[in-house]
Order: sequence, then C-alpha cells, then structure tokens
Amino acid sequence: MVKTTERRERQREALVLAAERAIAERGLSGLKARELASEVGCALGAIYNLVQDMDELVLRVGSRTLARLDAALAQATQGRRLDSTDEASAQLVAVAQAYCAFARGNLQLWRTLFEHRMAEGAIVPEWAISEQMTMFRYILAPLQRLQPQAGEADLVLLSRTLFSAVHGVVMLGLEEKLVAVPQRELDRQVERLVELVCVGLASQVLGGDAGAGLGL
Amino acid sequence: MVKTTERRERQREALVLAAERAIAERGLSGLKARELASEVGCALGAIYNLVQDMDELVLRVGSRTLARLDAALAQATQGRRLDSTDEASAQLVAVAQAYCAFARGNLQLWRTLFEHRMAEGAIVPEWAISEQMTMFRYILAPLQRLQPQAGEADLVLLSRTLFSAVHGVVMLGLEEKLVAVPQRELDRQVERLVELVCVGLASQVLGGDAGAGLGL
DNA sequence: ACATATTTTGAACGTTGTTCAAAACTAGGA
DNA sequence: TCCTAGTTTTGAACAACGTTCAAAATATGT
Repeated sequence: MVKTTERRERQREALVLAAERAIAERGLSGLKARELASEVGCALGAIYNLVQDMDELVLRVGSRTLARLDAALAQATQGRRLDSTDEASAQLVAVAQAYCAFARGNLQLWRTLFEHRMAEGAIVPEWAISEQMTMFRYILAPLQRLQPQAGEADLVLLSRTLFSAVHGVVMLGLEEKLVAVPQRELDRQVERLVELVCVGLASQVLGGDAGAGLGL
Repeated sequence: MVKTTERRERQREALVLAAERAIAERGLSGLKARELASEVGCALGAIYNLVQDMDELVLRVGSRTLARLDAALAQATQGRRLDSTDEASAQLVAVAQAYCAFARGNLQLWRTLFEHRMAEGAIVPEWAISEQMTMFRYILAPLQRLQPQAGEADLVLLSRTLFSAVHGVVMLGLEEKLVAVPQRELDRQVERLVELVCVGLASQVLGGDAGAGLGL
C-alpha cells in the first residue's frame, strides 16, 4: 500500500528530528530508543520499522549536520575572489573560523560526527562515507591559488591535512575536559595556525629560502 | 589491617592491567566489568572495592598510556640540540612523528584518551587533568628557539595550537571510518604540516614580508 | 573458643537496544 | 455486511550492561 510507505516516510522524518533534538540537548549518550518512541508517538518496536537500528538513526542525523555545516562553509566562501594570494589566505582563514563557529554553535551534533562508532561488525554505508569528503572542497580552490604548481593529488592531500589540523585545534579547544579555552582565544588560535601555514606555503612558492635546510 | 590494603593494591594493579589489555584488544567499548572480574579472579562486586567505578578504571589506564606516551616523546627529543632554528624545526618534526607512531602503535589505548567521557554529572579528578598538560612541554623549548621574542604565555598557547593541529591530522588519519591513510602518507602529512608552521614562524621572526597583508 | 568487626560475594536492580509472537488493522470477495 | 488473508503495529520479553547491598565468609581481639 502506497499510503503506508508515505506515512512511514513522514514518521521517519519525525524520528530523525526527535533524535537530532535529543543529541543536541543531551549529547549522543542522551539518545534513548524509548524516549524517541514516546516523543514520536509510536511503540518502542515501531522504531525498527522506520530504521534498521540506532546506528542508522545517528548516521541520518549526521547527514543533516553535515548538510548544515556545508551550508555554513559555503556562506563563508560566498562572493569571495581569489585574485591574490592574500585573498586566498583570507578565505582559508574564513573557512576555518566558520568551521570553528559551527562547531561551537552545534557542539553536540558536531561532536557526534566524530564520536559515533558503528556497532561491532557493522560497516559504515557508502553514502555516509562520501558525504564526509565534501568539506575538503571549500579549501581546495584557495590552496590551489597558493600552490599553483602543485598537482591535483598533492592539493587534495594538503587540503585534508589543513582541514585535519584546524579540526584538531577546534576539537581540543572545545573539549571541556581540559580547561575551557575562551572563544576569542580559540578563534585566534585557528587564525594563527592557518596564517602560519599560508605563510609557509607562500614562502615555498616564492622560492624563498626560509625553508632551506628543512628538506622541503 | 595493613595486609588487606596491600593485597588490594596488588589486585587493583592487576585490574588496571586487565582493563588495559581489554581496551588494547577490543577498544573502550570492549571493556566489561564481568570479564574483568573473571580475569582478575574476583567477584563482580569486588571490582567496586578496588575502584570507585568504571570511569576511574579508564582514567587509571589512561594515566599509564600517558606515561608511555611521555616516555616516547622524551626519547624523540633525547640528546637533541637546539642551536639552530633548523634543529628546532627538526625536533618539532621528530616529536610530531613520535606522537604519530605512538598513536598508531597504541591505537585503541590512545583513542581512549580522547574518546572517554565521564558519566553524567561526574567530574574529572584533578590528577587526571594535570597529566594531560605534560605533553606540551616537549614542543615548548624548540618553539621558544623559533620565536625567541615571544612571551611565555604566547608560547604556551602556540604549543597547544601546534600540538592540537598535529593531533587532528593523526586522529583523522587513523580513523578507519574514512578511507585509511597509508602509514607513509600520514607521516608525510604530519611532517609537512609541522614544517610549514616552522617556515611560517621563521619568516615571521626574520622580519620577512612573506606574511605582509595578512595582518600578522 | 567466642563475639565482633571487616571483607567478599553474587543474586538482584535499573537501564540499555533489539526481537518477535500476538494483537490490531486493512483490503477484497461473497 | 461479514468473513478471510495478508500487513502492520505493538509492547512484553530478552540479553547485556554497570552498579548495589544484604548476607555469607573471613579475620580480629579478648
């Protein structure tokens, strides 16, 4: 019956939204099947008619989070020019700070992207893997402007490195396990890291010998 | 009775070792109270005579992991000179790669350091917090050589930034959720990141204008 | 040896995610 | 309209988890 699948589709959407809210408010460990069931207004077991298991639910929430993150990064690069290396550097800084701001403003959902691990033996579905790669593309273009002589593969690798580095600074900076880093300070840390890397890249391409002896 | 506390001390040690082995072999989620009890040879409830709860056990394992990590980083800096900026840069690369190697060789235990979260409402004890800071000290000295004019506070911040950046690259690089990064490639990523930052720092202190227009 | 304090024990408890036989519901034909 | 056959939903039951605590076992002091 077509009516059934339609209603299920809508219920599934409601379920994902409820899960998203639960994670945002109480973290990944605050996501409980029974609570979701009562929230959505269905039986406990009905969840497994809408979704294979809790892992799939978390992945669907993650998909939404990634989409919003993608939009935030798109906005940070929107309307920017890359005519000079300075503009390229500035765009990299802007993307990094947008990432930082998103992580801070969506702390629990953002953390869930990296905290979550599939149940023993389960494998991450293909669509969830491919989604993760989209973030690199916002830094690929400015990096290419900074390293015009570099090959595509090299740039992809470099973009992954830079993204990971910024991610690390944001991740540990927002960890309240350690002493919490104030917002301004974290922003500055991120800015400084990206700028240092940009200067490093610029000095390489300019043929400057500031990197001499480092085997670059 | 003194005999009791002595025996408990030894049992606690055995418990921590068993927990360490379990985490190393099956990850943090593979740590089960019942399994530990049978391994150590005591009743299930006896665990709570040796340790307040599972969180404390994980923290104790983490303490051991940090000690071994500290030793690994110490070895990477042992006998090194910091007479030139090149030597300082080389030491930073060496520390970063030692960190990378340790993470790879102690994957599950290393991950546990960052994955683990205390139970709802519980607070991380003081001794566990202070232990985390020790890692920064291996990069403080070489950074100071690269930025002799920087103040102490600035250097501490910078060391935290650099550590976090390297951590991020290693963390995402070892995440098998994404496509696994080959060992050589990850080593190169880490090396490149650190060298880029070093070049950036060097060009700043030399008064080079490679960073002009970036507001440095 | 007995009484008392201490220590260990493991069955029981409260929460999890997940399953599945049964109940409720739906659709189509007599 | 009523009956039957197929679907869909249900929630009690299950297994696994960390944690507790009355009772059993052991140790201590006189």
